[in-house]
Amino acid sequence: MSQVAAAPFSSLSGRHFEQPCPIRDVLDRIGDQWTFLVLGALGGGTKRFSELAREIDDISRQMLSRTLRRLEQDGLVKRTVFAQVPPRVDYELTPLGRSFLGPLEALVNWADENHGAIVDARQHFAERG
Amino acid sequence: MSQVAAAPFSSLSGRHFEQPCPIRDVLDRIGDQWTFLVLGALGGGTKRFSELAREIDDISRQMLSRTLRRLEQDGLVKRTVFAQVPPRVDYELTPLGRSFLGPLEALVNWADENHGAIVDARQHFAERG
DNA sequence: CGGTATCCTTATCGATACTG
DNA sequence: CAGTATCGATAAGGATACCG
Repeated sequence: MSQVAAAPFSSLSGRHFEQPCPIRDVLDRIGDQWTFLVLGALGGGTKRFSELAREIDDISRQMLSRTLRRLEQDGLVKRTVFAQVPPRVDYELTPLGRSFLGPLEALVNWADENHGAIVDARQHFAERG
Repeated sequence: MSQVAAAPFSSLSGRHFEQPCPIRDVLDRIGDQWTFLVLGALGGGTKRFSELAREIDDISRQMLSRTLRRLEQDGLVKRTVFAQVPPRVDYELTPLGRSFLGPLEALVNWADENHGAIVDARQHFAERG
């Protein structure tokens, strides 16, 4: 029997499909600097625009707006506008969005546990040239 | 005490630290188009440069080279050069790299399971404007 | 308060050509 | 085979100003 360990992607090829394999499409979205952080923030519950801006701190309003809009389009975030003055807009995860919190936390936990090792590896690599 | 639901990130703020929180540093690396795919490919076992290029298919040699170099620096990938003609170079995951396969597969599985829902959501959003 | 429009700078990435 | 160097196109992202 051949003991070829299967890669986690059935196919990594992107050239031969109009719609790339799911992981590529998803990576296109969460691969930017902010999407992951916004989803993580919303994992803590419904938040207003300004609350998100304050929590993520160094995100520009421009990018926060774009990121939220895209997440809304993808069905991960629900946007609710209240007819008030001053305006109030709430953002919350949809069920689809909440289902993403599992993989997200797996990655966050890995980062917390292994960040030190990565920093060490970089240091080690730099010292040897 | 207040019952604020904790976000998965202790702090999302990037402004106040020289070294950002671990998840930011990790996202900086895997956030590009290729790192995740290369790690996934190497999850299938040790591979040569040209094998990786063939498997990922639409990656340029330039980007494959850069991605591998960075993963090597971060201690996720081990590079082995054989003194042969023609040259042979093997790439394999280190224990640190293999430990990343868990979070990676969690994300890949989520993408496989929910990609359809995302596509539907986009379609739905586009139809309504 | 919650955005959007515009401009501009920078970083990313691909193509190509070349090397050991 | 396994890269690296150089160049150029493109897009991501930040700053700013303005609007409902």
